[in-house]
Amino acid sequence: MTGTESFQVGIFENLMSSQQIFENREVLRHTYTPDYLPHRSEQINSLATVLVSALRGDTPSNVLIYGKTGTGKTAVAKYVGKELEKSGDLRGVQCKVIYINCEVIDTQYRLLAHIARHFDKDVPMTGWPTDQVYSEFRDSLDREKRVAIVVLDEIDKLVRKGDDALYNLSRVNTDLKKARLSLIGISNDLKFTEFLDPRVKSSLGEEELVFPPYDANQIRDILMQRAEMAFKKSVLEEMVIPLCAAFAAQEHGDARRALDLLRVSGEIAERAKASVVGERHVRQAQEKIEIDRVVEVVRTLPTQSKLVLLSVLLLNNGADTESLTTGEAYHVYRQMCREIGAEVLTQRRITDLISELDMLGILNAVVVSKGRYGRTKEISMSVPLESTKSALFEDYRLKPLVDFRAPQTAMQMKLY
DNA sequence: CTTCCACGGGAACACTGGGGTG
DNA sequence: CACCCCAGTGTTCCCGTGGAAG
Repeated sequence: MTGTESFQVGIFENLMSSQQIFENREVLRHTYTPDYLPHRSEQINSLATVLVSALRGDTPSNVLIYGKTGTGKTAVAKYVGKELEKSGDLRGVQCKVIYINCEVIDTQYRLLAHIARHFDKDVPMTGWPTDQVYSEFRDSLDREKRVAIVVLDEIDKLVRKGDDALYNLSRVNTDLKKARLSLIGISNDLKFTEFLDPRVKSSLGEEELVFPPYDANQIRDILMQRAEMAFKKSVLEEMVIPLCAAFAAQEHGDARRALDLLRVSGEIAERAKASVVGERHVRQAQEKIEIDRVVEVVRTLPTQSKLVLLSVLLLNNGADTESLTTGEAYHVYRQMCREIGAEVLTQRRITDLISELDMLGILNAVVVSKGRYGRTKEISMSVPLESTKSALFEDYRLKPLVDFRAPQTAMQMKLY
């Protein structure tokens, strides 16, 4: 009987120790904006200096913020915006900061509608002509005397589809009687203004701010600050934070990565019922994050892209060559479509899908000229094969292809 | 210099999901 | 209700082009 009893105690001990890692893990999520941003006081000051004129009732210059992912652009913009609204309230000046992520809201229509809705105008999701949305937006903004600041995060995503949106926004002030509008653009592409209408370019880039990547030491400081709040006392081995920082510094100083890494390390340690987070947990976390990312991306791919990816995968698994060409992939793709009764897209479209997969970092596609034998993309997988494969076969529409074999030689391929 | 193949830009088109109007 | 208008998205069609092997 004593044996069972000690087993019982063991259960509770385990449960207790698994509670012992986190104090508040929300602090490690990148949606969390801390009250203090280490190593960014310079940028905060510059941005505040530009925006302060809003408190005097003037129109602040438009600002463009550049910097790679995870360099604190969004955090700084949100932080300064919050502070500005606060001071505005104190002084009785109407300052409104609207944060928009252009990856989600990526067309002129949606952008204008979104802003209009912030000022309590009802604009339907779709259906109206754009000029009508524009005047709704303008009227709602101009109803009162105020300064509105629109933060356009990932503004480069907007340039492709809706650069007239930027044009209209940047000259809306000439149509306004009481209110004023200024823009803050956030981009991680330094060269995105090249594709911009020159008029927009000059008005948007009145002020420019560059966020350099963090180095390993700075990332360490950031992690320290957050870890303080996130973890219980002394559950982190000494190595953990420097290691996370080092990994993230390799990825061009991405603080977001570092925070994810730290959080996932903690979660892994917790699940393993360890009492402290150690180096091996960090290494496991590193691997897990990459696989999770790939699986998530693959899972949410449209069916056609999944088919394309699968054909590349199978050809690569055949493994007589490391890389393959678009033509080969297309043949296999066509066969598979026929097999499962899916619509067959043109090769033109498939090149686009392959490029998209390349952008997502799932494939590697390089254009090479093979002289006499023309020009093609050399494609190879750049993620773990097995996890990708199982993620693909989660889709019931691809299930019938589990036993599908790619033809190994060019001869067989010709016989389709 | 020619030749070859797919790349990739651009126009055109079809379709969707919504709104307003008579 | 039927009908047309609109933005947005995904696709096809057409075609000029790059660049090393032959």
